Amino acid sequence: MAETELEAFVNSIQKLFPRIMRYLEDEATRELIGLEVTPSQMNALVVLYGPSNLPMGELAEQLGLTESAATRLVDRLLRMNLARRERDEVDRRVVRVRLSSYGRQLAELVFDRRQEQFARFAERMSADNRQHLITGLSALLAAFADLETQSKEKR
Amino acid sequence: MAETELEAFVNSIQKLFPRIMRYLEDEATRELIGLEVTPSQMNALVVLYGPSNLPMGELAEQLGLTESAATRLVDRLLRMNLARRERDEVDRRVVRVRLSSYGRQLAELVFDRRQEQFARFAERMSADNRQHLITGLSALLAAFADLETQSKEKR
DNA sequence: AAGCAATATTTGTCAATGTCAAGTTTTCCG
DNA sequence: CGGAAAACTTGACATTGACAAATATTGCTT
Repeated sequence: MAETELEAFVNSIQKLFPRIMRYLEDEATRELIGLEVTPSQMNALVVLYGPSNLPMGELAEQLGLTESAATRLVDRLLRMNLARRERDEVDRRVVRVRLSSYGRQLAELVFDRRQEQFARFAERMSADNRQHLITGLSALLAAFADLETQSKEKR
Repeated sequence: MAETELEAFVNSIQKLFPRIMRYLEDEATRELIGLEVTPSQMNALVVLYGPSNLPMGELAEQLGLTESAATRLVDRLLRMNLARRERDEVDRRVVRVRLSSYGRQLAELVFDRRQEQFARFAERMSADNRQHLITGLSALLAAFADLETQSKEKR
């Protein structure tokens, strides 16, 4: 039975992705060495970095957590002086979270490490392959987006 | 300040990967819907699927866990009838883990779901882009391998 | 062959992560 | 005004994982 191009693709991708994800996850752990922060905590810092402050609900949403989990996470960020809670003055039900300057510094440090790490393997690829990778990943992301809009339409 | 091709690549890749990882992780959770298994438990099933049985040490190694964490994980697999422990008769210090037939079935079910899922987005990409993706990811993996051997040489 | 270091695994203890259900406070609508 | 809805927090609980100490076997050395 001859393997179609599409089947071959699915097989290759199924071998490649787990290894790449594994490497990147290990790298994400490594980039936190020496900082007293767990990966989830760093995820939160990264989400909080851009906006000046964020309601709990949005934070949970962006982290893919329940609001309850987000609450405990922020509890710890607070205890570690990485963030502050603020009561929204307009709608007093909502609690907004803002990075402390220390939290901001930590996030920036990790951004720098990440940049270096990405540059390190980028240098080891040919310019052609870099272009292939960007093109392929963009197309993949587009396929994901396509799938998501389609599954939303069904509702 | 003009951006070099390499800098542009690093920037793009830093935007693309988090989104793709996020999607794939969500998908990995989704593929377990209805099965009473957590992601880590499924990881263990997948590792145990190939070999007939595996010493605890190797299992821990392949999962990237401490042996102690592996022990508790296997405890739960046992309780759920997904695997069995066997004492190695040659070296009686080592404990080997083997999938139960139920565990094997579960793993196969997830393999099928994964295959379908990968096929679903593969269909939404052009053949050209599929080829770019494979080429790019392979080169990326080679760069990772290159980095790893180099850091080992330093020791 | 006895003794002791090394190996493989388990157990104890602890913190973080996350879920669901129930409770609190504030807002909004009829 | 009164009650449903919204935004969070809290309580109770299971899983995950780490590190250090304990246990059981093996294998080397004298």
